[in-house]
Parts: sequence; C-alpha cells; structure tokens
Amino acid sequence: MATSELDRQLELILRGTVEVFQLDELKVKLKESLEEQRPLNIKAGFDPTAPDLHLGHTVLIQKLKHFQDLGHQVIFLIGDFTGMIGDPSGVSETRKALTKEQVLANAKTYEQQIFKTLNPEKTRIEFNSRWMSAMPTETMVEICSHYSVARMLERDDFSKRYRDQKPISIHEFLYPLVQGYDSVALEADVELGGTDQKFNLLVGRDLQRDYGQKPQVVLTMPLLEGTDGVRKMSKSFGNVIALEDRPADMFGKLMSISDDLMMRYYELLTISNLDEVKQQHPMEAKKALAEQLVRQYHGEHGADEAKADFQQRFQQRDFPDNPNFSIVLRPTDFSIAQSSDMSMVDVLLWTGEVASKSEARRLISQNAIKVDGEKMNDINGVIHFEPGRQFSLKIGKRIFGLVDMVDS
RNA sequence: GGGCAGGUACCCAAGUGGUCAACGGGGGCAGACUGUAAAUCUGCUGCCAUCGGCUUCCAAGGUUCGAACCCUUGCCUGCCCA
Repeated sequence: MATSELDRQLELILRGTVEVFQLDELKVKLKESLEEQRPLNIKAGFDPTAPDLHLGHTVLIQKLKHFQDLGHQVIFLIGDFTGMIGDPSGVSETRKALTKEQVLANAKTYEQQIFKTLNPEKTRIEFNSRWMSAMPTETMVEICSHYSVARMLERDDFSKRYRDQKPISIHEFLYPLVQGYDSVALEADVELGGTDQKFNLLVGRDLQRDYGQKPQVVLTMPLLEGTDGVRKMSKSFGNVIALEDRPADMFGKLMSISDDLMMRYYELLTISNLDEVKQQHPMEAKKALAEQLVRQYHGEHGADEAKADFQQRFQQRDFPDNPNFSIVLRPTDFSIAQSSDMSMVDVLLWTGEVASKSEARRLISQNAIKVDGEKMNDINGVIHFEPGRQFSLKIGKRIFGLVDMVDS
C-alpha cells in the first residue's frame, strides 16, 4: 500500500525533470514523509528583479503544483535580498532605495500570478531578506569560508565569462552562497530550479551538510525556449510570453511559434497526452494550446475573446472588433488652416505606432500600409478628412486602427 | 600602484585623417510564400527632406582646410605584474 503511493508520487515528481540529485535520497525522504505523515519542504526561489513572470517560470510553478497536490509544503521563496544587491553597474544610494520598493511591488505581482496555479492556503511565501538582512557580517564571512574561489569557478557561466574576459563582480560569488544558505534557513527537503541553477542548487546541499542538516534533494527542470524556439525564454532576449501579456497578445504569440516548439510547450506547460496532440492538425493543436494557456491566466472570457480576435484578424484578415488604436483628429491638428488634408506620413505619426517620419515613409514604400483596405504606397500620399468620415488603417500585418475627425 | 589591450548604431563587429551615416553578421521591421505558422527568398533598418541637408562612432578639450580615425585629460572594461 505504502509502496504504491510512493511510486505514484515519484512518477508525478519525476515527470519532465532533467536531473535528480540524488534519486535514492528522494525515495528515502518520500518514504519517511509518508510514514511520519510529515510533508516535505519544497523550495523554489525566484528573482524579483524581473518585474513579471513569463511562461518560462511556469515550468517550475507547475512542478510546485505537483508537490502541492501530493500534500507537500510548497515554499515560494522571493529572493528580495539577492535581488537588491543584484545589479553590479551604476549603483547609487538613491537607486537602491527605489529598488527595494520595486522589489516589494514585484512580489505582489508574483503572488497574484502564482496563485493562478498554486493554492494560496497551502503555499508559504518567504523573502530571504527575513534572515539575510539581519545577518551579521561575521556570519556572512563565515558562510563564505565554506567555499573556495576555485569551486566557484567550476560554475559554468563563471568559468565561461572568466575565459571570455567578461567581468565577474565579487558579489556575484555571494549569490550561490546566499541561495544555498536559504535552504539552510528554510530546512528545505527538496529544491527545484532550472538546469541553469544546478550549481547554485548544489551549493545548498553542501551548506546544509556543513550546518548539520540532511542535504536537500535537487530537481532540475528544463529551460523553456522562448518564441524564437532557440534561446531560453528571457526578457533580455525579447522572446517571452509574459503571464501579463494581453490575452490577444498571448494567443498571437503562441500561434506564431513553430510546430516543433509547440510540442515542447505541450510537454512542459500542460498535462495533455502528447501522442494525442500529434494526431491533430498542427494548426488546430496550436490553437488548442493557445486557448488552454490563455484560459489559465486570463480566464474563460479572455480566452474566448482572444481566439475570436485572432481568427478575425489573421485568419479572415478582417478588421478586428478591438483595434490597436482609435484616434480622433481636430481641426487644429491640421497644419494648413481651413484644410482637412493630412499627409499619410503625418497620419501614421499621429497614431503613435510609428516612431519617426522616416519609418513612416519606409513602411509606405514597403507596401505595409492599407487605408480602408486599399494599399497606400505613395509616400507623398494625402488623406482628405471630413467630420463623420472614418478611415480604417492597417500598419504591417498586425496593427489595426481607426482615424476619425470632428469639426471642433 | 605599474605595464598592456580596448570602448563604433539594439547586440556582435569592420573601419585607423578626406571616397563614412560608416563593410559584415545577428536581431528587428516590411513584402512574397503559408496554416497569422516555422523555414526560405527579397528589401529596409540615425533624423529631416523633392535634388539635398542635419546630428552621430565613451565624454570634454585640442591639432588640422578636414577626424570615428592624430594629441591631451577624464570615465569605463579586460589581461598581466605588484
């Protein structure tokens, strides 16, 4: 009886994981947990410098959810302390203070987002500043003494940067140590992280051992590729699908990923049966994926709307119900008095969707502009406005808008 | 503290006195093709403008008819030695 429950737990826990350190220890911990009716402490840390969460983060959150469903204690750790000492460049006193407030604001956003997946009642949220801020320097130095520079340089990105002659600030060495100490402070039984976190996660094991605790089991999860399908999803690569993206945007981004990437997303972000997905037409499968994920983060209504908008905008190439912009011109907006003519270039500028006149000209000459459904490719083109006459505008393939005029 | 090598557009990276708004790659944008896919192909990618003009190559000065390129100082980065 007990063994089958253990197997059931193991199967769910190991789904999608890349590595486990150590599997045997995990089994022992689970067994003890079952026997003693004591939930395990499951830790996952997040860096609050990133203002919003994206689908890449949800791989871990999904895994936390698994543990939670199995009755374990999930600890969502916000690394506010580590986040505040984060940026090595351009640190001034005033800026630090701002960052602190920002960190708290970000934490709020985090809670909001993760509770779309996790159960708030059963989730413990911690900030590592709770024990780090009050820590005497002596203790910090003591922690540092547990690790050597050579061991630090074993870490892949450190050694790589070192080799490439890229800067490494001293405080960056503190990162893994603090993260590791967090596990000591929380008495973590298991810590989850992306594969890129492997080193930091393992430092936690070492420190726990040094502090007389049983080392945590480390589970690494794959890093989700971003919309480009190549690099990991990261804000700095500009390939993210953020949880706070507007429903239509989230839907659209998901639809624009490659078929291969779609399978990857299915694998890591859903519990759908992959064989069944493969049976479907790729486009249908992709729509189902987009719908499912949008529904999770924006609810039924958002998902329906996003899907309808997508079909209208792109599949039928119709003007959408919710255009990207809608502007109204006044007589005083026209450069020539008594005239309601405006050059195409100026109109584009007014929409706020085009950064400069040069860019507007570029778009026009590249056949990217449609007025009332008609291509407008004359860079000297002029639109004659009159009150009550509304023009529809299409800029590129995904920006739609309306331009109107009133007489006063 | 000393020595050396560097800082070029969103990123990487050529260019080392005029022919440079600045080669090339990536990214981005647009068009074609499609399943709004992806891949591929083509074009564009400082700003203003009808020819043409204007402001750029870490910052501030200087030399010169003329500087991204030379000199000075400052700031920043990497390496080596202490």
